[in-house]
Formats: sequence, structure tokens, C-alpha cells
Amino acid sequence: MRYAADHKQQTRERIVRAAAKRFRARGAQGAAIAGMMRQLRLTHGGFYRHFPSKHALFDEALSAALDEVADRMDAAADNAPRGRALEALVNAYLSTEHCAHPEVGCPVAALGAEIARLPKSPRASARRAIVRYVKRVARHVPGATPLERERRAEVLFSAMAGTLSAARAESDETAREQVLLEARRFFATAWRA
Amino acid sequence: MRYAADHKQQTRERIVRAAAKRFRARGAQGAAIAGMMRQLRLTHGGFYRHFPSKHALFDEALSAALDEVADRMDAAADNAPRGRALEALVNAYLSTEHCAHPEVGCPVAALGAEIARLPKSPRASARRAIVRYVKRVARHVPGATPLERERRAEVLFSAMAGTLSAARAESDETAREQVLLEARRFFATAWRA
DNA sequence: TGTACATCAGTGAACGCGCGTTCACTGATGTAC
DNA sequence: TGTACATCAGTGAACGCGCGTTCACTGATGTAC
Repeated sequence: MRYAADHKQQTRERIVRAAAKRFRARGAQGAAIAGMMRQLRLTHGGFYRHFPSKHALFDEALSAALDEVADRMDAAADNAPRGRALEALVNAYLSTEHCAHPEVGCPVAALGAEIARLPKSPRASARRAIVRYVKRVARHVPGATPLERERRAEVLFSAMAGTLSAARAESDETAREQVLLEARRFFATAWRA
Repeated sequence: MRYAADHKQQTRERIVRAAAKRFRARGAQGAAIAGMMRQLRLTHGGFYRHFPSKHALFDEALSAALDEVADRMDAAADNAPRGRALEALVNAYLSTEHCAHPEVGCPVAALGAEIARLPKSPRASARRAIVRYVKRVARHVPGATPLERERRAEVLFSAMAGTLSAARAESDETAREQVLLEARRFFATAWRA
């Protein structure tokens, strides 16, 4: 059948949105094309009208996920009282909420190691998306120059991603909270000396 | 054929060693039983004389890998001049060497997100191994009480794992070094205020 | 001491499954005339 | 305005592959007698 002019574009976006969630929830290898398409009440054959390969979808889904998270980080920092942007950023990233919902959370925390194992070309592409993300959030990080802020943001966010991922591995809720609390304390006071 | 009394035990250990490397290099899903057995010049059928399942192997390989890394961390901190144990720990963990060799490196950096996605029971087992690791390295981390040292070690090592993983995603060597350098600076001065 | 049997680490074919990808097909709509 | 044709998003069966796991088998050595 033929559809409205923007129909294809809409389907494509639905696929990216579903993929962004499923990749984060199940990992790049654990999330299958057929499953995503079924969730959208489509059959998996049609997927290739939109993307040349699963890798291409992963690439776009990663970008989309990073944009989402950057939006939330921006909002948290922008709504913070003067001088407490870093604290707000850290509290938002290391929140109970974020820990409990990897499927809408930071893809670096959910997919970091898998990205590091990607073949060179898709890895470089993923890396570019992450750098874009880091540049966006860097403005809330203390530092004398933009470059310093950016380098610190890179360390801060990759480090918090590690901690978030570790907290998610913990099954006991109290222990998980304890790790998040300790980590919030640690990161919020960074670069304060 | 029948073999010497310790033959089976030796094969078992060879499997664990090979698995510990391959899981870290390729991820839990990316490393196949058949490949590991082939590397040891065995056929994959024999695997089940040693382990009931791939999950059981993963569990043991994870423990073995954590022990290895804890040994290296202990050595680095013990050989450091007085009062510089934390710095030595951080420099060893965030070294160019460690970044370049995930297959013999920290399994939390290589497998963190995959562990978080494990079913409840294997995840709890993995988590216990990680806690054992954290307890071991905690003695080199500053803190007033053992509990404080342990909580800080948990944050420190999960955070460094995240940064290491991010550095591995970067293909440009100079940029990778830059991230590691910045991160070493950051973590080595932690809890100094 | 010699012989028949039991053991069991390892072999290699097979099973069943899920996956990424391909492909011939469908059929409602847009377009050419 | 009416009709024949082209388009193409989506369908659903199929292909080929790799994987975890199972299983009947092998054969050198230990053990029972």
C-alpha cells in the first residue's frame, strides 16, 4: 500500500525510538530486530526499507538516546540554584530513578563496553555521538576554559556511567541506594579543592 | 581414555583461564564455548564434563579475573611510597597498559553492563565476587573506618571502570591518553580535601 | 602374573533455536494519458 | 473525468549461520579376580 507523504518518516522514527529503548534494556546483541518490529506491530521484513543494517540502526538509536539524556541533564542543571549546577547534574545522573530505568537512561552506562568492542568504523561513529553529548553537558561542569570543562565532563560522565552500571548489578535495594549516595557525595564535591 | 589423577582438574583450570580472557575480550555473549575449547585444542562436546552450563563457567571466570586484577592492584599499592598508595592504585588501573589489554584487565570495565543484565541468581553470584574484590582493594583507599574505605573503594573502582571503558571506545590514541591522564588526575586527588 | 571388565575425559555429529538478512509478493494510492 | 499503470511500505516465508546443549561412542588406564 501507499501511505501519506510523512508516513515512512514516522515509521522510521518509531523504529529508532523503540530501538533506543531496547538496545539500552537488553544490550546491542540482546536486542533483536524482529522483536522491535513486533513491538511496533510490524513484521521484521520491512525493517530493511528503513535501514541498511542493524548496525546503522544502532548508530542512530545511540545518538537519539544520548540526545534524550543530554536534554534531561541540561534541564536539571539549568533549574539548579546558582553555583549548584554540578551538584544538580550529579544528583540527576545518579538518581534512584535513572538507576531503575536503564531503558530510558544513559546509553554509555548501558552499552559502554559493547561500544568499546565495536568494529573500528561503527565505533568511531558511536564515539562522535558521545563527544557531541559530552560537549553539550560540559557547560555545566566547572573549569577555567571550555577545553578544561570538556575534558572534565568526559571523565565525570564516563565515571558516573561506571558507577551507575555497578549499582544496577546490585540486587539489594538498600545497598544500591548506598552506592548511589556515596557516589553522589564523591562526584558533587569534585574540583572543589 | 583415562588420564592422570590431576588431569581433569588441569583441563578445567585451562578452560577457566581461556574463558576469563575471552569473556573479557569479546563479552559474555560474544564469547562462544566452541571457540574457547578449540583454542585449547579440545572439542566443545567435552565442555559439559567440566561445567553444567556456560553461565557456570562465566561465574568462575569472572571470579578468576577479579582475583588476577586484585593481585595486581595489591602489588601496585604495596610497592608505592608511604602515603601514595591511592595514587599508585589509580595509576595502575588507569594505565595505558590496562586500557590496551581488556582481555587481562578488570572484568567490571569489560563486562559491567552485561552483569547488570544477568538474571537475578547469576547476577547475585557475580555481585558477590565483585564485593569480595572491592573488600580486597579497599585497604589501600583512604577512610576513617573499614566500612568507609569499602564504600569509597566501591565508588572509586566502578567509576574508574567506566572511564576505562570509555577510553577504550576512543580510537584516537592521543585522545585516549588524554582521557586517561585527566582521569588519573581526578581520581588520585579524591578525598584529599 | 594375567585377563576381563569398568571408568570416564574427550570426540564429533546432531538437535533445536534465534538471529540478521533476502526476496517474491501485495495492494492502496499517485500519476500519466 | 476516467482508466491503466507505476510505486513502494509492509508482509511473511525462507536462507544460512552460529550458538548452547545433548548424546552415542572411543579407547587408554585402573581395578577385580
